[in-house]
Amino acid sequence: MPELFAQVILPLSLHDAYTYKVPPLLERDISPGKRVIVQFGKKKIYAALVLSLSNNKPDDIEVKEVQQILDEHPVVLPENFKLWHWIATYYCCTLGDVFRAALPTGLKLESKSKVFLTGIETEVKLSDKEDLIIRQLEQEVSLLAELERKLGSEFSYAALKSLMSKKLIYLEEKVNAKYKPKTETFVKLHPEIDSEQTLNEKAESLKRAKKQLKLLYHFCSATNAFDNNQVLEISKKELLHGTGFSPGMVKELDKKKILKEYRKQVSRIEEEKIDQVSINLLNKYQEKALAEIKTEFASKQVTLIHGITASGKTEVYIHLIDEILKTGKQALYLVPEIALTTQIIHRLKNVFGNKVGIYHSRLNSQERVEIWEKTLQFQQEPGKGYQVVLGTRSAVFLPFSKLGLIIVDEEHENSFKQLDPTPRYNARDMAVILGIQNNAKVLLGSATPSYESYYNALAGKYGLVNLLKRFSEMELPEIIVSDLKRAYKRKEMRSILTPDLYELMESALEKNEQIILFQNRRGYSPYVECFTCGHIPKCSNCDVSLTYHKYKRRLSCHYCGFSYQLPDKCDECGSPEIKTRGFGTEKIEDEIKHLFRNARIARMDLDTTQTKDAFSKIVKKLEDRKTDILIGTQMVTKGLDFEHVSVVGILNADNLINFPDFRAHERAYQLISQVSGRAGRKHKRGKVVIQTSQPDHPLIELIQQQDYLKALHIQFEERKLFRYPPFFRLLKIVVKHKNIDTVNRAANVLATLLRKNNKLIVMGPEFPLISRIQLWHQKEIWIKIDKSLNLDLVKSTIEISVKNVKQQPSNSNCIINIDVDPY
DNA sequence: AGCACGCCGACT
DNA sequence: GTCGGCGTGCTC
Repeated sequence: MPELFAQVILPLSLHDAYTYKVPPLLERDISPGKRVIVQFGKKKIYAALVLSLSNNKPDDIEVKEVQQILDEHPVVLPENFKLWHWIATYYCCTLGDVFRAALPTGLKLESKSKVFLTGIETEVKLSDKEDLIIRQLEQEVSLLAELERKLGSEFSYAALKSLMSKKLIYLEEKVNAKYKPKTETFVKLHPEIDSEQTLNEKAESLKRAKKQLKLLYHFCSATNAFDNNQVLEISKKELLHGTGFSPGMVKELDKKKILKEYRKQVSRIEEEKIDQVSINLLNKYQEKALAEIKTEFASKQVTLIHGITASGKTEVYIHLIDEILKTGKQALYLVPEIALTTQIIHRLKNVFGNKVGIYHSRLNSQERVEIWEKTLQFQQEPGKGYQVVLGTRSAVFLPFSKLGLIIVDEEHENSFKQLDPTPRYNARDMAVILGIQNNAKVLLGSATPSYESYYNALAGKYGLVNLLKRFSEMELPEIIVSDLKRAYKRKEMRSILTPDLYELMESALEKNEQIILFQNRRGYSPYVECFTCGHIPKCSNCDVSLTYHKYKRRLSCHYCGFSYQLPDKCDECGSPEIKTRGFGTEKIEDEIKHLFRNARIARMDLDTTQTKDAFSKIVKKLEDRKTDILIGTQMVTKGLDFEHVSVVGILNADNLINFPDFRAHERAYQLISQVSGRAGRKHKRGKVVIQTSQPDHPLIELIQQQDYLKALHIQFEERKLFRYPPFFRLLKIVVKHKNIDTVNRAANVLATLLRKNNKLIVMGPEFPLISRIQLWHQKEIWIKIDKSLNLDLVKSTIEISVKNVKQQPSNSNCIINIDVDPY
């Protein structure tokens, strides 16, 4: 028998797979996709993932052995690795990085060093530091990291080593499994009771224990024992719930061999009892769109559906999913943020029942493992596993075996893009690749498609379907542009509201209609300023002014979390007059409360939605019409459908339009039309007021006309001229270091090196808008890449340059990140 | 990402 | 003369 070797991926940022020998005992059970325990380096132990097996012994390398196989079945299917490889090359990262991003934490293991006392006494005099370690260990601290933390500067590795050589302590690596299946106590009839007769006999014996007899009757009626000749079980919790029987009584019956208690593995995912409803019929426009999508799919792998808000896209998706499920294949439904889609979750569960899994970042790691495993299970037992998964961006990594359809809803949303850490992937783009690799159809949907996707549709690469009719005779809202400058000059402003918006709000409130106000800033005011000397408090770690939060009376940094009490006097000149500047949602709430004293007002931003249910509570209140005016940031723009909102106000469109970014116009258009979509109810046209000091800005005009295509074509001309996507590819390099001179030097060296490739258009290095975050200075280099160039080749030359710069001793501690297709 | 090895300055 | 700082490079 030739020897067997396994190539494994370690959960570390390493470029190559590492080879381990498979001991003969494990040869039978090992296979690609299973996790194995291996030692890496002197002592660290990891759960690595088997990528492949071979009989080739690597030359010149001493290989270690696989210690243990963790899984009975592969946790990653060999076909899933195709996507992993694509990510690693496309996004310039290692397979280890992909491994870390893909697997839920519960399936990743790492060893921790534990320190133990040997208990041997010694005569030798110990140093102070050694003594401190011993004394700390006597108090039961045994994790090495914990020991280091507790002792702080008093800790030294030398002392630790010396203690080890004196045989007073020893180290051990412990891997703790993060995922433990959850169990519950269940109760069934004792196996000796195999007929109604024996049951009656047993019941007879309980004559003197009336209460126990009652419990037995209760058990029988709860489980329908012997009704259909099945041995039935019930969870102890459920059996006793609301009965007044005590757990001890079940134990008593267990002792008497009448009932039997046992532990059983249960799911952590709440299995709701769902009343399954049949699928909704489509209206004629939806029907037409569905037919067109199918026609496009016949010749195209990917199709874009441009469907305006409230056009009923979701129902079209559901019909498509339904059809794919009937062919026995799986469907993946990607959404930008799960919190915003409770309506979709309910709809899917109603139609598809427990075939549906939900996967997102708010699940704890145990729950995530269960979703992972049930997705996997579909391959073995289609009846038990998930056939449909609704999830956020990380759901593209789930181990699908028979993917037939991928839907990316709100495909223009930037939350599909992972910013940090690497891999900085875009789940929408990955969905397209995943679809191609598995021959699954991909449907991208949006009311305001990203310009990249629309470009692909126009170029014929993607199919295109329009759904531009609103559901149930709803009209597009009327958009009113309101001139902030003029209103200020004429002194017509009512606090932060122009007369236009104020009057509309007033009349809406009179008619008991709801209002949404949008402002892109949270907190009370984005900065405060000393009235006397003009000093503006800044974050000491980041290059930003501190936002004032009134309810906490604190100044805080939105980038690093640094915060402190608002001072009474200016830090610079001691003047007591500190003025708040600008408006955040918190201040707007205050102002609106004063203007509309009888209105019920709610605020929705990061600060008011931090607790688990806060978000849905705010939504519920609005749905139940217990809120008249909702003030919010970005959050209010997405996925919320309210019937009684008749007025939407955008308090300041200027900071959207003037954002220094090539996508600013695209994004402003998207954002404003998304918020606008919240306005309008059956048979009544909603009104949107855009407050701006640049009412003549061409973009404002396009938004008012609600002409998506015209806006797109104007932007296309600019993007072509300035060589931006979708005409060129973009790649961003960020150089970071705590020392500003080092950043400057390294970034300049890198830019010079990159410019040697005269096919690349290298911009910068330049400081980004926020040039320092958490004490790290940063500079960016943007590279525009002609689409005709070989992308893999370009990327590898860029990677080589980056490596080169990193290796220069003077830049050694620089962090250099590559971001492909940045946002 | 660790962790060891190796080369330089502050101390008994 | 040593201890301990951190910079460099390897880990199957």
